[in-house]
Amino acid sequence: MTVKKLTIKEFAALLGVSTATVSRAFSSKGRISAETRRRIITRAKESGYRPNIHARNLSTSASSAITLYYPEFSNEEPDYFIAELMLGINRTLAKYGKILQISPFPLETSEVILDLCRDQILSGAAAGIIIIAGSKTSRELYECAAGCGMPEIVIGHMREVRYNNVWFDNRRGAFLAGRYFRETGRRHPAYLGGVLDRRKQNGFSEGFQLPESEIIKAGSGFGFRDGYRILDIIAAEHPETDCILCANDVMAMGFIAAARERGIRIPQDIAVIGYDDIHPARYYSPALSSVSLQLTRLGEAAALSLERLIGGTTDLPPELIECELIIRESS
Amino acid sequence: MTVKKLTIKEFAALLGVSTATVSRAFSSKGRISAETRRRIITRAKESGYRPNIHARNLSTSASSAITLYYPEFSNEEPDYFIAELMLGINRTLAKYGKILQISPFPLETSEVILDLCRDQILSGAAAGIIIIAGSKTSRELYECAAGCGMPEIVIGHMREVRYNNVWFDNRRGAFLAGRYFRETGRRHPAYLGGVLDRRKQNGFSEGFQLPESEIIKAGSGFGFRDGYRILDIIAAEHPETDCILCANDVMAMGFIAAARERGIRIPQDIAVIGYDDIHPARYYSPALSSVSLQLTRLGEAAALSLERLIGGTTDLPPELIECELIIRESS
DNA sequence: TTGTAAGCGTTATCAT
DNA sequence: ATGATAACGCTTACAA
Repeated sequence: MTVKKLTIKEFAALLGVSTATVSRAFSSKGRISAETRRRIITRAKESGYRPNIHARNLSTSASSAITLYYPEFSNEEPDYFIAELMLGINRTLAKYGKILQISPFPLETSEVILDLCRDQILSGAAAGIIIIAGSKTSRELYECAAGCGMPEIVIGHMREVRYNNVWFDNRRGAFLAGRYFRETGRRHPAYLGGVLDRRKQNGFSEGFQLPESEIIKAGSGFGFRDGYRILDIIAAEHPETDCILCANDVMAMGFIAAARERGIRIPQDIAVIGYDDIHPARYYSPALSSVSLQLTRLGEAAALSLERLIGGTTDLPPELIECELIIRESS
Repeated sequence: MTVKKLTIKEFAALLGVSTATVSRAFSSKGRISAETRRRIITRAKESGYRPNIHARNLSTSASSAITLYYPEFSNEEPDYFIAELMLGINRTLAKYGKILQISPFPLETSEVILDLCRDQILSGAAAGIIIIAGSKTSRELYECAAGCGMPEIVIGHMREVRYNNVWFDNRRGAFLAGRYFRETGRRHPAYLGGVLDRRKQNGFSEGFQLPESEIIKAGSGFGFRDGYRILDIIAAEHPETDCILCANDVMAMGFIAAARERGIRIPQDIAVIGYDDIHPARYYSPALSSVSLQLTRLGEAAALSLERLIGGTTDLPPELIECELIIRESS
């Protein structure tokens, strides 16, 4: 029972005005009398007329959508990092009447999927895009968008990206954690993360004042389960470990859950610090110490910058959102 | 440095073919020789030509976007219920080459915002929409979409919606929790939730075999903090309480965190059961018992049904995703 | 199998 | 302030 929708032509005829006038009533820029506009808007509500957005987009070659591209570390668990970010992005976009599209891509992106993403970008569906840095695909998408002049903001650190970048300093964050462990008397550090993040490891080792080679590394993913599983490895191969920095909070929670089952006390036996400081961290038991990235603020900053770019600003200087070590009970 | 993009006309001229042929090469339905298609696609990649999606949408009056409308219970914390759902929706939409748009609306929706959502729907930006039931606005959006023939799927229970509905039985879920509490010797139940959900309360009371009036109700939100705060009220006004069903897992976690600080033992002093069974539940400490709604499966089912609707099917019978009580350590 | 040309529903330019 | 009309870039009969 699809209802035939009114076109601007039909609607204009109905009111006895021209299509141009109707268009002006909706576009809020053209010169039109307040009286006429009011009348048109009122009648539009009654008759259910709304400008067709595709026609408008085509005509103005604009769009009211923003696309967020992010690597999907797991297709079983939601990504809480992204969830916090989206909160900030959405909050900001709403102010500009924009809508958020989300486009996760698998970590191991096939050429086919990459092409699909490129198609999306090149087809001009979005007014701008936000890309989460940290995978090869991110970089490819960045270049695709750059190549066709699509406004884009990168969140996180991407090599050679000098502008339009909102970032956090992982080196610094991990440094803070390392220094804290050292200062609180820990001696046998480990780093848990699915992928080697040189900046985190580098900062961690520097904060701990220990060569990188002496810091245990383990892990093969970024989810709860990955953190949970790692305990076995640590217990078997590095039983002396007394403090652990995790690549994210979720892994830390998984790790702690496993430790609890084994009777390993947190923080007495092993001190744990997570990363990102997602909301559940403070309500965890023990309340999770974490490096706060202020993700929601980060999302807001990214959306705001993108909006500027779309508005015509060019080459926004990179914006650093300071990270902060939040000590709770787990360390 | 916006790069001038090729139009189909220019591109066709470049190859010495007609625009129709180019169009057919991309649309994968029209009659065209495999050879020609291959050539066109290859050259398109090289020259960076991609069909303009707005023009295509206008011409076919289709769209490759799906919009998810959901009430935003908090603008400070991410909504984990939605996050799990989105995982399933996205996973399914990806198979159909569709992209997900998200459009949260405030719980207390102003007429202005409601109109904005209606505009979105009426403008035909999306090929279909998914609406999370449970607020007045959900209902209004449902009616708006129904009125203009926009394919839509409702997730959850909405009065008088007989078709195109994917739902879970809150009455049953709460019943299971109530019965479990009763059977495990609890005698003083409470229900924690920001809004009175009659079905949950009803089921809970029935499962517990106690009149609704004798079940304590408390709460004023759905976030961690709300759960956290409620402990004070329970402790002060209903100290005899020995078991609690929470409206969602996040509240349960907040509540447990507060209990821990007070030295109240979970589950010995108070048994707690959450609702939704989001991923963190099993890694919480104590591992959280919860009513599983199988949210990711629910999301998949919704997206799949919507895809059918868009394909032309009408009046899909409602689909019930069974809920299940998962007992872990907190009860 | 391929080409021609008429839409698709707006907005924007130019008149009036 | 309003009207007529040419884009906007694609798809799809219809012709060849």
